[in-house]
Amino acid sequence: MTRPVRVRFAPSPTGPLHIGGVRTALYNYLFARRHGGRMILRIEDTDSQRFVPGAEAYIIESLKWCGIGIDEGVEQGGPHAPYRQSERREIYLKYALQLVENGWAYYAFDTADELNALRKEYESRGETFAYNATVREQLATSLVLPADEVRARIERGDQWVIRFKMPAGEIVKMHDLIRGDVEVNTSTLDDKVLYKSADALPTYHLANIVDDHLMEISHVIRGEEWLPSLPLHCLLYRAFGWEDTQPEFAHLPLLLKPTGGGKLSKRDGDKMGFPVFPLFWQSPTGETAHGYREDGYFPEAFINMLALLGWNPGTEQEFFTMQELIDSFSLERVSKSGARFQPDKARWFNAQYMHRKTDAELAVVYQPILREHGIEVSDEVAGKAAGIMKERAQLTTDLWDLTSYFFIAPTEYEEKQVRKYWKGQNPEILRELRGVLEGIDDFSKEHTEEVVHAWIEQKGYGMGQVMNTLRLALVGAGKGPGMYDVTEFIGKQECLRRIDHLLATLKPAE
RNA sequence: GGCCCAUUCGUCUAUCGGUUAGGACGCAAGAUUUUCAUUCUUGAAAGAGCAGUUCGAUUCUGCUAUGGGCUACCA
Repeated sequence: MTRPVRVRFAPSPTGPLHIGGVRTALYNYLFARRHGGRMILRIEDTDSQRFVPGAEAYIIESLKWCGIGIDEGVEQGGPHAPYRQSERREIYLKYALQLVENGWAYYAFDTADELNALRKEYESRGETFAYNATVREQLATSLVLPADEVRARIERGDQWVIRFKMPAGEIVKMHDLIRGDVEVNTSTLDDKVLYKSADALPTYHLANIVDDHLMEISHVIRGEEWLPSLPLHCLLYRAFGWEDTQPEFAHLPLLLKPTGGGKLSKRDGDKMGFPVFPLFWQSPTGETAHGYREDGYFPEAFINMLALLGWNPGTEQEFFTMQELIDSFSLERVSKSGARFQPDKARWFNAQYMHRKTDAELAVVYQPILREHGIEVSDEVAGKAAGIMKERAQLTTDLWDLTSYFFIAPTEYEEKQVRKYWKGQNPEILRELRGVLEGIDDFSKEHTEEVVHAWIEQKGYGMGQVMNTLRLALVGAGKGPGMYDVTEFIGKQECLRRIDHLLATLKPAE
């Protein structure tokens, strides 16, 4: 019996989504599309303490920028709405209670202070406290307290939690689509809290299982950090009697820091000089973090790079459109071991996408940057400037440094170039060249090149000397594209003006 | 500490018992060049260790080592 594929991306709005989360969302999306299934976005905001305003909107905008489409979720609704767990709160208690009734869970009345004290006590003895079968009957729980006292405590308003009654000494056999069979002895597990009266909310474990069941999720594709709680989750499906519709699991390898030593975390970005977030982020407290979008990356390049971090198509293809990713994605080809994030490769991918952009496409991303610098030009002009220099750019944010002289005449001249070329007979040659240029009517780069080269040859001047002196006048530095790209772009009048400016303002060396 | 997962060039990875262990990033050299790039060519660079299974192990098994994750009334 094959069920319709339904997957979910279920982030917690405790801050901006980082690229590991984006990759998890991406793989879910690719899997859904590959199998004609549905992609669900569920917001897991069951931790009222760590909730961060704006994080949910950030997540949604990030997925949009990446082109990861959502079929059902907080924005688009769907048959299982609401998709925000805080809005489903009344659902969960019923299920927690059902578990208590069936003997799979129990009330516990320990306070946080009592538990902390216990942990300290165990620690001082060199042991680790675990809330499990060996201690649960010595604590204040509905397992040992008389029924009427349990009722009295609850009615009195004492705080309580419902804990899962983890069986002891049982081997749980699980299957993971990426890792194969995994077995765990339940004696190593503890009695996880499923529901807390303090905020009348479930914890992740309960909410997750209940919602996955209710939302008819067929495959759970999530990060490897969840693998240790898989036995609990499997046991919960069993406790609810939902084993026949239990989803299949796939635990993705982690994204590691570029330097190794741990999974990529939200702090690493600014520390190591690359973004860990898809978009720029500003927290309610004013902290900011870089994002790929604002740092000048194309979403297609970002996604292409991310898709290949932990998955490969088994061929040597390295450039993929989203559709191509969908067509070739499979969980079988997801690797098992963590992948270090490579900022260099991200830049390289972006450069490759940059080189393939048309002038019109470049104009779209470049116009806002030009406007920021006070340059108002047509899309055609913006696209042409970017197009001439795109091979030298990796990020769209590189474009301004690369093309500013197209729009702004140099007023200062790079010292190194001045020393090298603004000497000897070069100023005189430049004056001559000015005359040659002035006489050209067709200022297209091909024609200008023909005329100027013929003149250089006829005069027997050094090509490098002439061109670089001209470059000094037009660009002001030893950079830029071929000179005729510049002359054509800025036009005759501007060329002459810039040459005149150099001649008039800078004294030659010697 | 306990439990779980992993282990091929510096990095991302291919290989589903028999290969000169392939590709990509990065790096180096050369070519191109009008500056800066791009591009092209070439090169250096890997099976963690030890046992076992087998005619034959990178590939299968075990142990060791190393890396990582989890171990909250966080997800």
